[in-house]
Amino acid sequence: MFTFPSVYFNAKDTLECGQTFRFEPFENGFFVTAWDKACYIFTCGATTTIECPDEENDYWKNYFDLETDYSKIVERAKGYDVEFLTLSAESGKGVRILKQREEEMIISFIVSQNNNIPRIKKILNAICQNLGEKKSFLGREYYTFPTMEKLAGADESFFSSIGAGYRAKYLVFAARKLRDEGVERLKELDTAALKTELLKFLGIGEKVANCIILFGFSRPAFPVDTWIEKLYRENFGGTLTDRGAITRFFEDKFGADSGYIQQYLFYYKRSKEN
DNA sequence: GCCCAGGCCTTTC
DNA sequence: GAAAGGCATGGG
Repeated sequence: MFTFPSVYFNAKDTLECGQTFRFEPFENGFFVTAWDKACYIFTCGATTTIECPDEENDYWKNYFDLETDYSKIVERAKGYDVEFLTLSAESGKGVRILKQREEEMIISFIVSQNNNIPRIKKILNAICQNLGEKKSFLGREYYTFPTMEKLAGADESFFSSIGAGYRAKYLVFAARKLRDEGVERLKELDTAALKTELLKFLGIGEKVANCIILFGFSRPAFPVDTWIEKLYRENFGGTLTDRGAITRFFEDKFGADSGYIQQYLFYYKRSKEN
């Protein structure tokens, strides 16, 4: 267990902004599951507490990116003098870009394509419950994300039966490829080469690849989905239609801050219209 | 019944 | 290389 100040940290915003799908309301905060571990996070006043086994303190500090100074990121975002971005950054200043496990992000964002967040959560929970390992923390049971060995043992009919729809065959392909090849090789590549490799997975296109690069490999990227495309037109006056071109437009503009700024914009736009 | 969801694949021009 | 259909499923 450990505590930290929550000026530039908001657990609800960080968890609900669409980068992770495995958390639930729990007591005064959230029960969060990431790969094979779980914690309980809650905020009281200006202090946030993470309850976890003490030997996992560093794991969760890294997961929530607590060593990065987000006040500077928010200031840089406001420095572009784009009103919609300034409002987004101010509203989302408590959002952290989580450092998540590569395999979990690859599988999760394959599930995410042309899907809605409640159903994404449901499908991923079913994968973990059926193929993961049962554990418990604070008296609550949870399931680890399955190993790729275990995941690759499931066939297409399994993924269909838990509601994955037409993505079932994509999941079979990815699980087998990850079991056979691992992700260590991918971590050594520069970002352009990494994207090229990710695009070789069935069911991974430009947008999903960028989410995996940002959330799983912790590198700058600017995923363009339906919401970003909408705000690109409505709030940036953009006229491009190709998503790859829109991605390049934003990555050229925001550089190393692309990932943070993309989350501020995405989360603000979605929360305003829902 | 419609339309949409953190899109991608395949076919066609 | 761009544009259009199709795709599983559940929520609104």
